[in-house]
Amino acid sequence: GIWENMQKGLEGLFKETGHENAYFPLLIPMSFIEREKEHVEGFAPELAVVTQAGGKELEEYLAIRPTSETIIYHMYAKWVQSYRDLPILMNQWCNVMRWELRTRLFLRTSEFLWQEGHTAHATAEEAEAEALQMLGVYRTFMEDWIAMPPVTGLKTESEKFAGGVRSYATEALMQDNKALQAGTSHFLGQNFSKQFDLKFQSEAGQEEYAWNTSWGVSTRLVGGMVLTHGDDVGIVVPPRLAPVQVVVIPISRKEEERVAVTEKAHELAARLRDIGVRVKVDDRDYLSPGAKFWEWERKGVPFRLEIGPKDLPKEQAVLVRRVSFGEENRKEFLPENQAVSGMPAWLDTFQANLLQAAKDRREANSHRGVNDLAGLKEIMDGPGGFVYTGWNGDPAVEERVKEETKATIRVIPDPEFRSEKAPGKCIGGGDAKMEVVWAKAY
RNA sequence: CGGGACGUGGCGCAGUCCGGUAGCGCACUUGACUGGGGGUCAAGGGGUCGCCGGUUCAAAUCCGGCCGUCCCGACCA
Repeated sequence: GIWENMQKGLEGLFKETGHENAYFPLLIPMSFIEREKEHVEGFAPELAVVTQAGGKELEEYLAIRPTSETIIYHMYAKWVQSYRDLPILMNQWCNVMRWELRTRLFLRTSEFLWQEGHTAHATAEEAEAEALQMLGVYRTFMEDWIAMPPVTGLKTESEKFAGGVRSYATEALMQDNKALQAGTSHFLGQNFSKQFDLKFQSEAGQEEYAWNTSWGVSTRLVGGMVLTHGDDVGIVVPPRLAPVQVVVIPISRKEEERVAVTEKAHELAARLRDIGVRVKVDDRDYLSPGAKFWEWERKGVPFRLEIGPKDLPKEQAVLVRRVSFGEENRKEFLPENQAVSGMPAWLDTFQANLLQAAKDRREANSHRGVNDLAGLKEIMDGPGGFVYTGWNGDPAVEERVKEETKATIRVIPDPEFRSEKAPGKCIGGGDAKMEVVWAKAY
């Protein structure tokens, strides 16, 4: 249900930016994968390959897609003749498989669900703009829907997509101060179009290779949501993603009460539904009220309405907000009408508070002004979080720091996230060329 | 592939050292009482103790072999 709501939210943003859905095959001929050298080197270790079918060994083995660039650009090459056929702006929702040695539920699984967008453009500038636009779409979605505000920026060479030119990413900080790469957007240049002969005739009549982008988010976002908002009681689901936004729980002692109170609960639920609230009545009579409270809080439902025998004569209801981050005084006695009419606004406030709390945590756990390895190591051995330092761009420094501290460069941050005064010194010594963000990652 | 653990009702575990009627918690079934923060009492159902072999009067327990799973590391959205 949560992933389904994520899909709906993302679909809206994809459509607004002119993309349409398609579907391409699950099995990809090995020769396709092998065509782009860096691509095959990057993905070969985690490929699952079909070697037999119909009781016979296959002449050409088929890879179960780890990502679909190759087969999609193979198809685009057949569709594109002229600059008039561009751009192609497509997205597919599907499963992919990467044979990970170590899995972790929702964060790293052998098979996962995702969307992958693949576009083809006539110019490098247009493709670059598309890659950046989609990075922005992911950021918007993460902030406005998941309340999981990321730092955005460019990936280093060692962390970029295998076969691409540049990778952009959204990196969100979890409550344990580890970073989660939640969405990536790649400028692929002409690497794939050259290998798959994706050519077009330009307005000037010349034959040119198209420029590609690809971008994706996965069910990892669900894991991110859990790690961002969860607490000791269970998960907390932001209202915009919640399959159930309000659960109504009738409370009764005797049979006569049960009928009246349940009837009222369904009435209030119907009224909430009429104003667009996703609501469920929990009228199971074999569970105690307390058991239901715990269950729905564990599942992260934002609000609960209790209707009991004492409330009926007063025409009131008890509103309880899902506790998170040590909030107190959550129970409110409200007139029925108000409990219904106020709900949309309370849901919005709940959503906004989650985002603000997550932003505050991110800022509180971002460390700036660190410019030596010892300082970085101290933070990584201790509290963790995002650490902003200078870097001279040398992969050897990146590698050495990783070995010393277990932290990696999550991104070279976009301007908005850069420190006011960019560090002048590189973490590995000498002058810095840029600022980077370090963190331990999932 | 390296290092470490563990396989016992659906789930989580004790029992293994020191062989002797297979147990506990949760969950499940039925009934009564209960019901505003994980209910109580009573009565029940459910297990080839991972597999194969050995020792023994007797094996969850001791011995040998095999199989499987998980954790830590390398790979990684």
